[in-house]
Amino acid sequence: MNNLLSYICSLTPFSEEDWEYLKPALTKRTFARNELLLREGEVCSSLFYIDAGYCKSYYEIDGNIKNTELFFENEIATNVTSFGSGLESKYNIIACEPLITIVFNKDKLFELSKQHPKIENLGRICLRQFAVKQEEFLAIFKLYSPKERLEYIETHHPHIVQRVSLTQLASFLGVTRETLSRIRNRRIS
Amino acid sequence: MNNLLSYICSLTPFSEEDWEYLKPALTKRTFARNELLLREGEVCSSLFYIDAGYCKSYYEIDGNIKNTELFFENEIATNVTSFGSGLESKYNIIACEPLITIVFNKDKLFELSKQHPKIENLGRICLRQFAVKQEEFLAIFKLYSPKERLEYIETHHPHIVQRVSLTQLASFLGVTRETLSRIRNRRIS
DNA sequence: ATTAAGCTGAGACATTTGTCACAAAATCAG
DNA sequence: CTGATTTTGTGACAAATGTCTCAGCTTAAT
Repeated sequence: MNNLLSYICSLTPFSEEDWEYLKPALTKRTFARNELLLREGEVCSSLFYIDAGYCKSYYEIDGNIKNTELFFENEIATNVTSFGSGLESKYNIIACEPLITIVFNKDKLFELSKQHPKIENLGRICLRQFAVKQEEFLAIFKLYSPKERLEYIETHHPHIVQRVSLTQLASFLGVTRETLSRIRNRRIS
Repeated sequence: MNNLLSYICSLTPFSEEDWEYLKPALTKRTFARNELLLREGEVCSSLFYIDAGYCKSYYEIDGNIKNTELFFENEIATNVTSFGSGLESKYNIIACEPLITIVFNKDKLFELSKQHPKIENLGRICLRQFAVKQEEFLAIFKLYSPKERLEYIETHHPHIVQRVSLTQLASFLGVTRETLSRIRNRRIS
């Protein structure tokens, strides 16, 4: 839980007392490799703070898998649309490595938010973090070519390139693995 | 202001009293066609509720313009990243038609949020709306080809196709206008 | 109404990407 | 360790896209 507390304190002032209030909404949960955190068709009722390992959200369309997001240590994995609206998620979230998470229970979180403004505030800040991240990645796709997207990720999020396989990275960049291979080859010569 | 009140009420329960609290943070402001709501390099300190007309955010890269988002009536235009963090915006927002907006002043909004939980709650809901919209459009880019993206917009956001020019639509879809032309031609035959 | 500016459609060509196929290398499970 | 599975690299070909150009059309401003 220590990592989570540090993470929260890096976002907003959070006292020992606030932490005690928040705790009842939290549960530690581990996932094996390839175990699902969220299945398509389910309603997302949790936020998963990633303590160790990483996971991805993906969409299955005509049998082949397209990665939509990656979540690493010190990030919150969820499907905002489903979490916020209570509608079924169109995406899956799956552990890519053995995963240790701290689960925020939605119902408890909502109840606590009503009583403790600090917790409500924390929720808003997390949401904002999420929106900022989305805006960033949306811009990458709108503004850049596949080659430029790779360069952007290498520069600004090098840990992604280091940890995920070429196939998964390609899917994340929105190209086939062959194209990603070519981009890297062109650069050498 | 009536449109805005209806909009807010459609999002969350909002009393006449809440509305009176909120009003001091609001200003009506009009923009001429091609007038900037937000300039690159400025810090975004406003939320613009679009009452009539539409605007777009764009990014200028090596002299040519790439549209990143479109904002129509009953939407909130802003740059979340800059608004939330206080950092300079990398994007411009410009009126594409004569525009009538209701401006939310950031500082006043923050003050009011501290005193009135309903207003804080409204802020969070708007933020969530924003995140949901972003997630949707990010998915379009990650999952679909240009042709499929066009079809998605035609199906789910037909007003966009009806109101913006082909050139702007192409930029929004992340392709050149020639490509968009070809996609439409292919479909006829 | 007139002029200027911007928008659209189309063709030619180069480049990029997707698809399919196969072999080599790396990884995983027993 | 070993066999099976997955991942990666490569080539050939087709399809899609970008770039450049020009001409006709629409729109905007005066």
